[in-house]
Amino acid sequence: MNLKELSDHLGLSQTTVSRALDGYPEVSERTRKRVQDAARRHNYSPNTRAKRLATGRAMSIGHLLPMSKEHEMVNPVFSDFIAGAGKRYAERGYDLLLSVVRDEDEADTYRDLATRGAVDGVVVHGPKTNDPRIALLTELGLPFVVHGRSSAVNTPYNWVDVNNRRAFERATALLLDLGHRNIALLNGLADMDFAARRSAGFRDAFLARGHAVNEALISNEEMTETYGYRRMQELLALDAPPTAVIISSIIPALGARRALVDAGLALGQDVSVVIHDDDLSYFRNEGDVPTYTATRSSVHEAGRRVADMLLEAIANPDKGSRTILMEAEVTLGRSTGPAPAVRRFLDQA
Amino acid sequence: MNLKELSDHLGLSQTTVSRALDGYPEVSERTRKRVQDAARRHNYSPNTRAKRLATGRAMSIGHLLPMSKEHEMVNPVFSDFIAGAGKRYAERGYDLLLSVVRDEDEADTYRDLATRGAVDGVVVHGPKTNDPRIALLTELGLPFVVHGRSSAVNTPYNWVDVNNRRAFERATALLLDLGHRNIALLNGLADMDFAARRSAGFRDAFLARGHAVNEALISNEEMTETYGYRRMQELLALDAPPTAVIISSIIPALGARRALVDAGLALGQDVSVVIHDDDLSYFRNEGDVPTYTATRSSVHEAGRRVADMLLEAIANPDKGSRTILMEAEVTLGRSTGPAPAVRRFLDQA
DNA sequence: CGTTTTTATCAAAGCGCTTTGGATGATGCA
DNA sequence: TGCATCATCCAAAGCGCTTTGATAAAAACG
Repeated sequence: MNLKELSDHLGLSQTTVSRALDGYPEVSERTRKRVQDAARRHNYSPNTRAKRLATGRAMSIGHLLPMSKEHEMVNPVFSDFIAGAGKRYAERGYDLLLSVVRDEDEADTYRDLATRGAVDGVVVHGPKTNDPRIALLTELGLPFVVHGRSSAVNTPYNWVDVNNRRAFERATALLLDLGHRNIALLNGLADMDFAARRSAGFRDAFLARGHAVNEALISNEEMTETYGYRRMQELLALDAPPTAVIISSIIPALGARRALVDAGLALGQDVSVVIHDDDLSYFRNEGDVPTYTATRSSVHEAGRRVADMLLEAIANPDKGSRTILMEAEVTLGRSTGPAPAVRRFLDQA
Repeated sequence: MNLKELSDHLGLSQTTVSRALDGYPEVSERTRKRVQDAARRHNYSPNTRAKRLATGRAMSIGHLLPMSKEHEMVNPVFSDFIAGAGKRYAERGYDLLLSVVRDEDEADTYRDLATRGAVDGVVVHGPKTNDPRIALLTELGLPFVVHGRSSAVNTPYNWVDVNNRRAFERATALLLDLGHRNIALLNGLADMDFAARRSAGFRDAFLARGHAVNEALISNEEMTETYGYRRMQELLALDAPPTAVIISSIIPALGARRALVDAGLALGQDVSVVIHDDDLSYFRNEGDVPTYTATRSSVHEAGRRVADMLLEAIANPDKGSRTILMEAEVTLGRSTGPAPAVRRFLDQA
């Protein structure tokens, strides 16, 4: 059933039927009722393809899921983010177009999406410290919002980010307050912007208190469980193993704990751990007292906010750039305790 | 730049330009070359919306991501599956349309997708033992492939599944061979088809050897880390705690291990564990000797196969239904060992 | 009562592409 | 030379919708 058939059947013009269904005022309530009933009865809804051609809008938002050849790895944060954003799109009548692309094809895919007119806007995931996608999209004139930021880019653009620097500064400060000095950082890949900011926060805390940072204790890798395991083993094998570790995601943190258990060490006793917790739906750091002390920020909510911002930017294209900086909360769990020296001191007293 | 402008510019008809770019034979190689060069130079590619209207095909595949209200939970398997499927879509020029919907809206969304003509086919995720979506989609005439099966549905349909029953029968048999009799099963939600088949395999193994199944040791829940932790604690608190546990996913398995560690028990020594491993990209059960003994089947590959099947089904609609049953491999890791009694016996000898 | 305004409807022109059904001229064959 | 065949190219129809500009009927106005 298409518009022509429906309007013929009703003895009305296509114009009137189309307008009746879209809620235009220049159609009487009586006919509107008639049209709506008929549409429902005949299970009619306008053909998406025709509608989009006629209106010139794609009513779709693009998300690119880049896959690197070496580590066929999907960002575990992706699905929760998408869930948050997708709900918003659905509410507003937008479709979500997901493109799985090889890293090296990413730029071409953006170009293609733009010239084909397949989407009205896109979301940029996982920005690098100096991310070329921002310049590209600006040049293409395709509305976009970045989930995160790109430190080296000075032109304005829309972004939603967590205050990673402050979060990690606070996490580090907490460990310093507990007497730890020998603190390791298991961070994400070095070229990722969030990782750079977290390292900066980590260093900030040391410097603010006049302590030196041991750069050898900072590592940057893809955040898998295996990475956490292997790196923690390496750290424990050092002459002076760290007494505390900050880990950029709950996933390597699980690997780290595995290494601790293998070594017969107790989490929060022998080694303190603070993680960054994206509040993944299948990996909640929960309980009356959560397992991990954490800097927490919901990636699901970030998805919602990015979607809202992008839809707003599409509706009002010339309103300048928008930004949202979310603060992470620091929640205390059972994975942190005083440094060994402090513990002995406290036990004595 | 659109087709009209490009063809005017070339002094050719729209027909010829369109055909030249689509590789039709009724255009001379010389003009084709000219057209292709011009298209590249002017950065032309046909408008998706117009193309789709003209051809009557959506060139999109729909995936629904259902979200239940209570547990705002995304299937962790989803992103790896999507990555596998999406790559195939991209290769074949299809877009992937992702719809995040509330559980109760799922049927309506399928209807809407079909009447709007927004997709050429859909993938059904996480089928229930008796899943109404299959009948609905069949009735709608929308091509689809189910990732998994639905035991109670007797009409033919396209599916790609793992032989869950045999995998879990083999896993259980292994534990029985090691002398375990008191074996628990941490399974997924009871109405999920895969969970029913795994329970069946579990029971098969017992019955095949004339042993009774202790139904109290079978539990069904959403497969989070927390579930694994809590359930393992419950099991350990029993009068006769199980000496072995089979767990339907690596995620609750991590929770279970956490509970074991808390209780001071050693994985593979005090309690044996076999998991089902979907080979998630950020959670590889790897190493020279993997941590877990597992039944393994790559969900990434399942995605690829589902995509291939669906595209094939769209291309040849009246070729009857297609099915693929993948066998899981059983890989030995460090999480399994002889039952306590057997261990003592072996130590004596 | 004639004229203007408002209300309710419609015909037709796009949107940018694909595809059908010719046309045209060159080539092959007898 | 005459006719069929082939290789190229084109005009125009159509995909199913939205939207502009116009019209007829009803209501409001002086």
